[in-house]
Amino acid sequence: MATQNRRRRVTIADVAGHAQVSTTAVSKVIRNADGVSPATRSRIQAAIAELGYRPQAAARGMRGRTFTIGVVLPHIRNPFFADILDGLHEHLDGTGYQAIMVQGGATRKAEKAAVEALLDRQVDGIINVAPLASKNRMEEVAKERPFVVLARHEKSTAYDSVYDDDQTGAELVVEHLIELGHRRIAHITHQDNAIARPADLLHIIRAETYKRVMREHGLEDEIAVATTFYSEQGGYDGARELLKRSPRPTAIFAGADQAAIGALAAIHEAGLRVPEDISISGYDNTLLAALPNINLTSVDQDGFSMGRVAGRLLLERIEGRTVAARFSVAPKLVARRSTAPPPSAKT
Amino acid sequence: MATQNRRRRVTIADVAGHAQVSTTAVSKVIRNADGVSPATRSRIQAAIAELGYRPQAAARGMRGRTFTIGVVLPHIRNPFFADILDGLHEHLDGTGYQAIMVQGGATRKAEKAAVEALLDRQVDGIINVAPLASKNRMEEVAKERPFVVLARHEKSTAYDSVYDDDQTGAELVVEHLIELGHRRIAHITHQDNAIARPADLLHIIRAETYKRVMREHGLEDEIAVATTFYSEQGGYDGARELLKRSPRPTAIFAGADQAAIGALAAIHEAGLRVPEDISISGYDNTLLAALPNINLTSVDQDGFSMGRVAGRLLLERIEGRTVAARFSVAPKLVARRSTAPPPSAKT
DNA sequence: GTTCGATTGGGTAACGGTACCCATCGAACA
DNA sequence: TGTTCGATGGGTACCGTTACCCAATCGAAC
Repeated sequence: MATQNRRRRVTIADVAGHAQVSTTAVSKVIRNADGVSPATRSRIQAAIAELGYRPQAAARGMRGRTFTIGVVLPHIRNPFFADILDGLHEHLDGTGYQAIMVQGGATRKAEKAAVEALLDRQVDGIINVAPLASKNRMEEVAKERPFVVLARHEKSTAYDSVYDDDQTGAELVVEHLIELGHRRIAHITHQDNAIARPADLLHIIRAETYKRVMREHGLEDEIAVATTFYSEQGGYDGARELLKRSPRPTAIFAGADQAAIGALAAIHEAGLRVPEDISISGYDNTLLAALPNINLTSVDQDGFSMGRVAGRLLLERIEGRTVAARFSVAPKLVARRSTAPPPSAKT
Repeated sequence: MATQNRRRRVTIADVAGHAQVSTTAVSKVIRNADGVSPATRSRIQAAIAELGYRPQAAARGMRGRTFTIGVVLPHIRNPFFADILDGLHEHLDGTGYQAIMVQGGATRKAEKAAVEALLDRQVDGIINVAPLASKNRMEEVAKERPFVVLARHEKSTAYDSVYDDDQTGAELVVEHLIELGHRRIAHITHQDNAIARPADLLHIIRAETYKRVMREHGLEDEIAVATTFYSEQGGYDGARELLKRSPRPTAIFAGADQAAIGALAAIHEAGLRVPEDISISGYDNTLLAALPNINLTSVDQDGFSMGRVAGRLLLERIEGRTVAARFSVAPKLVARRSTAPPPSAKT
């Protein structure tokens, strides 16, 4: 009912007729398979160009590949994901593969539905960015389709992993603050709704590392964590909560730049100055962090490379690699003006 | 070669066998078509649940629908797009349709490839957000598949449009600044690379309206436009360019919040205060604008509604509507502390 | 008791590609 | 000269689902 008189698409048979060859020959040409002479090949290519033929992915998918790779993102609000996608697109460019994205949402259930939507659409492989799913679940998916996981730390033989070394990153931040002389360092972390949370979710690693480094420096009594969200609003709420403490922290390590931005707003609203009254650090080194009026100390984790590598690993798996690969990028502390020594000996 | 021993998917035939019916009957159930008794229907549904059957979109696409709608976004860096997607997802939820997104990029060529990628993947319809394509081109696409365009103003009988009334929005900003007493009001606009730029691109409308309102108030001599990009970097560069002028503007209207954020950075770097020395306004009313330390006057354009309506219009078209629909949301000025009267009588 | 229409269910040919296998042919080799 | 072999090209059976049409059944109406 939907289709009125939309004109019929050009098919492989039309091309074959036009070039006076079989559909098999045309198929070989578009797949870049061999078994066609250069002369025939170029005749077919001419016909393809002339008729404006483009293969239909759905039909290809029923026997072979769709040349489509699926990307699951929790949402698109985090600019860090944009870096990842840019890297991915760079790698895919010229390979004939097309990336399609779906929103995974904030719950495991929604994420599962998103992954299934991709499986049902016959993608050749899936890249899952910062998934909430359990390792078991991911291994199930990996059994069905090549699978690459970003920003999770588990070791699995079933899928590939690309991640930032969040332990090192969090260490860098906390040690930076300690070196500056801070003792009352607080942390803003992310709340996920998973019942049995995999310990390898990045926000958990950042939070645990924060606690560990505090303990290692004899600061276990100063540990203070606000559990909100990695978002502007979450950072705002988290910082307000932390600022109510007495004595209040002299530094806040927000687990993500977006939360740090929100924290800056709360601090500003409270009439405090950054960094004179309180230091603040983010994580991700997004574009915003570098702006002179924000000037946020952060951790750079090269999302571009992560996206590029994820693309490479996935294509390798699609081509047949079965042994698991892992790739981690080294985080770098980018100290800016939002962190400084604490106000000298005050409450 | 790619597929090792991935286990075979459950197909409609498996379900039919398990429920002792024909594949036709199963097909009817999953399509919610009639021609099956309630008893048979529930027996089939039980079999589907037991076997964990999910229809394969590729196969469905060869005869009927894929229950997939494609969304083309220029990129995912603009948080305003996230609002649109949230609205879209809200409308799609429970309809059985799945949205997939592809990146349209910054050039017409890339955007065309993205749209074709969706057509080749047999989506049931396409939503194109802020396209660069010509009206002609879009009408071609609309001939092939239901098509809804966001954030473009042309009237077409071939596709539906959902847009913010950018004329009104830009008027609101410029008149707000004029009422405050500003005369030297500058504008930061977006550079696209199109040769023959459709006049209905939103950034062109905002820029043209700015000029018109300036003229209407006898301020044609004060018109000053920096053509960079709707991005943090673009706003930064644009503001630096504008600040070099002598006398410098007392207000800057950035065509998008992201650019306004960058402009704030440049102003801060120049040692100027907002709004005492210079007023600044954005457009889009993103989350950042509302943060107390940014506090940016902006224009709210309800992306959530736009996404919701776009989804509704597209599904209506898929269901068979052929007469074009248009929907515009009314922008609202949100005055915050980044705009104030100009510094009194100075150079 | 026959006819009729509505309801339920199934058979089957597509849809547009690809995988697999076979036929042909000329050249190289024994 | 006959055989083998690689290169080229084609025939055809699928892949999983739906559209279309037909068959069987059954109750109601005549």
